[in-house]
Amino acid sequence: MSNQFSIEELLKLTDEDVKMSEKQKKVVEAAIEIFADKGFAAASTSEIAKKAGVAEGTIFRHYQTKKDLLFSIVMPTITTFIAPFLVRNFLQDVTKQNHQDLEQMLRFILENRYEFIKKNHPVIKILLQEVFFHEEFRGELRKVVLEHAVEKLKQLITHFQEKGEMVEMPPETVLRMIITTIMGFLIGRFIIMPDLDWDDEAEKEYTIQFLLHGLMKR
Amino acid sequence: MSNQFSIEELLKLTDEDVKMSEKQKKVVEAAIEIFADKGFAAASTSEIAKKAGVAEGTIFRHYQTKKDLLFSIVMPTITTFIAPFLVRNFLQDVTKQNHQDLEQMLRFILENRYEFIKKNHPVIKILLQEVFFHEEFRGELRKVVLEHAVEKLKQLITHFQEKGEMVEMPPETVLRMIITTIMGFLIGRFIIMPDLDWDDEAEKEYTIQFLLHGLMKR
Amino acid sequence: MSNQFSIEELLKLTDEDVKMSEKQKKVVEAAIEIFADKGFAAASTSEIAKKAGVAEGTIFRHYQTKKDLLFSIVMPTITTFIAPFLVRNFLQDVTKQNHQDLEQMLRFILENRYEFIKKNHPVIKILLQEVFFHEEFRGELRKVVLEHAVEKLKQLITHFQEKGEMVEMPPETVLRMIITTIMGFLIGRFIIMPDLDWDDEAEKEYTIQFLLHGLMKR
Amino acid sequence: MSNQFSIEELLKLTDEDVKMSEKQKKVVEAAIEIFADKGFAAASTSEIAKKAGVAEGTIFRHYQTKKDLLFSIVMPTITTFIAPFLVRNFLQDVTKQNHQDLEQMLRFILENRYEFIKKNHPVIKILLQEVFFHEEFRGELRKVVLEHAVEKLKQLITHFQEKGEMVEMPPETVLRMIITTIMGFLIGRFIIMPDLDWDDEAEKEYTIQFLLHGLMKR
DNA sequence: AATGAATGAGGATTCATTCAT
DNA sequence: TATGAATGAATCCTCATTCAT
Repeated sequence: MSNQFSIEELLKLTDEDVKMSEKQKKVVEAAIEIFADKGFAAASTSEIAKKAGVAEGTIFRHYQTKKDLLFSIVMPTITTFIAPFLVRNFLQDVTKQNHQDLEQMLRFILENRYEFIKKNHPVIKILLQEVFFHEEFRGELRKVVLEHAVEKLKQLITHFQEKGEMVEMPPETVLRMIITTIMGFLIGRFIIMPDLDWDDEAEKEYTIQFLLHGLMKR
Repeated sequence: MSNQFSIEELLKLTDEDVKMSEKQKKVVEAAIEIFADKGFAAASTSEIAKKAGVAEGTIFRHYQTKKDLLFSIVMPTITTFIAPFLVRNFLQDVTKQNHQDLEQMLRFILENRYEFIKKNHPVIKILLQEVFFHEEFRGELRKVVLEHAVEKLKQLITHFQEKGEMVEMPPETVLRMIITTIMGFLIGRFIIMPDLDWDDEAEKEYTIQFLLHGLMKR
Repeated sequence: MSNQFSIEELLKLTDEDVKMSEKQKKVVEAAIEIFADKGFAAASTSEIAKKAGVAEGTIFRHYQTKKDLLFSIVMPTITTFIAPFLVRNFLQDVTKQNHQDLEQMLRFILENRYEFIKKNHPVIKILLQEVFFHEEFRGELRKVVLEHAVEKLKQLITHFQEKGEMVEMPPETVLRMIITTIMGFLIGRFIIMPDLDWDDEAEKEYTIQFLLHGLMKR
Repeated sequence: MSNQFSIEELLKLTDEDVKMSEKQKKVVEAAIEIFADKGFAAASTSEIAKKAGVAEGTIFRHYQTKKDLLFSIVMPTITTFIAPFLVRNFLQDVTKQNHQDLEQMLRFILENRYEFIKKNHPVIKILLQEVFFHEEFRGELRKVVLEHAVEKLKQLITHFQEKGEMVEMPPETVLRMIITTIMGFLIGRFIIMPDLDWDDEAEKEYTIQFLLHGLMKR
């Protein structure tokens, strides 16, 4: 289980950002804004430099290429996005502790990722936009999602199916429904129509209810 | 109801493309392939010309700018994608004729859009990738989706709710679940993981079942 | 005197234009307008074709290159512009017939060239604009102006000086004053400020008076 | 009189060019040479770069467009060319000090502009060639010439007419004669036939004599 | 560490000219 | 004779990246 980390270890990775100089932080902020706005290919380093208030050359002191800058922004977010499912005791937490049933798990995942995207939606937007164009992102996603999170979640689904709480569909299909429904909500909410006047709590509740009834044992 | 067309009228519009010369068709084909592959901004006209087997100038004889080429490819697909919901008698078809219940409607929509995306997934992929970067696409989508399809579908949902077949949620939310679930399936199937070995008929059935149970009156 | 023509012969040259087809005439008209407006280098053959209402290829059926089209327009005008001074009996006309004195000659030249430019100012404008960039124009001008007109006019000036009617300056210098003054008026009048409200008769008279007093024997 | 400057102020503006880097100076020199030689539209930035010994991109680091490069060369020359007439005490200098009569004034203007064009004829050539094609040049000329120089010179002409030294023609017409004659000389001397073997002092003297007699009270 | 001038490869686009119809 | 699709070289300009200061 070498690919599993404690929350503390994961946070440590993120905290390494603290080492960044003031200028470097400005560069990253500007890059996130501009990448999210017009896409990686259409963003120019000179525009980023201008918005960050640094010289053009400064960017390349910290990042060897424009692509490195993109990766340094998106890659950690991929990991962090999947982090809850990588954490060593996620499965036990859900099955043995207080999240004892399906509903608890769905609520936990939705709430948890809702908060995450609320804070990180610009980077998530960049990821969504660029995932098509950079095999590296797909590779990283495959690694963290498919190889670890998926397996763990499929075990969980099987567990619920065995307990008789969940419909008998292939676990992959059930997973697809869950991801599709939750991500559909979050992407709609934060990426596609962030300016709409959402009643978040109500929508979360509807989403959970929809998932529960859609997946419950008949 | 001037914005509603018969299927015949819509098809007529598309058939006007037949006027394209052999070279022009080659250009469009190459452009679709390359735009889908690396995105509009990262695609170069010289690469498109080379793949199409024409001179670079030939592209600009038919399309004033690279952006025009993109639009000429994607815009008609936006319309066609929404077309079934624009057609004059869609609502009657579903409510009064043989599609008398929710299940029939969902099956109809899924099957219908499945076939469409099966044929047009490269262009749909381009649309998904570029919709973030071109206000014109969002504008067109807003026009055809929000102003026409949404209203009609919400009426339909209300209709099913009044008949007691459907859960009492805001029609917008129900619509979100339907779109999210169907599009989630189709995008996963054709855009994100087309190389996976899908059992399409089974997945369609699961998707319908998931939607039905998720949305059925409790 | 092989470079001297009768007025009839010169007009014959111009009449060869009659052979032009309707389309060709349209091309020439459009070309004159556009060359005069934006200059030869910035004018495009496709714009000329559009304005002329012909296909792009049609221009090249009549003129091998864009430059040929320019030359076919400007070259004859160079000749015609100098024509009065090339005509076999111009000198006799002025010195022996009714134009017996300096004033008569200056009036004749001014009036004569005034009418010419009034009719041909678009082509004269093109000539002025392009003479810097095409050695061929300078060559043609040198040929017709320097080799023939200048010699004849210098003889005339010497003639007036010998008669004691004209100041003792080098004939080249006198000629420069005459050309400068007359062309200065005509270019100002028709090329630089054609939209001003000129009192042409008064300005012609002032110009003649200025020349006469400037050049008269002291 | 906010549009009037001391000679010192005007020179200060020009001296700010000193800020140019070595490469930038090379670019400007090469551009002047090539614009003068083949005209703005027919000059290519790659040719300018090659002649300047810099990369093509270097041009665009200093000038956003090729047109900006042209303007940065010609615009200051327009101002400088008119500068003597804008200077605060030009009128007093001519009327009240040592240049008390018409002859002094004409000699002053001719000599002064002769030296100017001697130094700046390539840029003046560019201006003459391009003034037809760029409304901006005409606008700038109108501004500096018409609004300031013309009015002042017309006052001066009226002043001489009132003193009985000058012929009674409309001041605009007198001005036209002066400009036409002086510019005719300078353009002929430096732009059209710079290779001729001119006796400059003699020609200046003839030009002054011609103007004086042409404009003197009868 | 930071700057910003310089680079030069590559981009979209234009255009005179050709040629099959 | 006239057309207009096709060409491809050349154009202006952008941009990621380098490097001397």
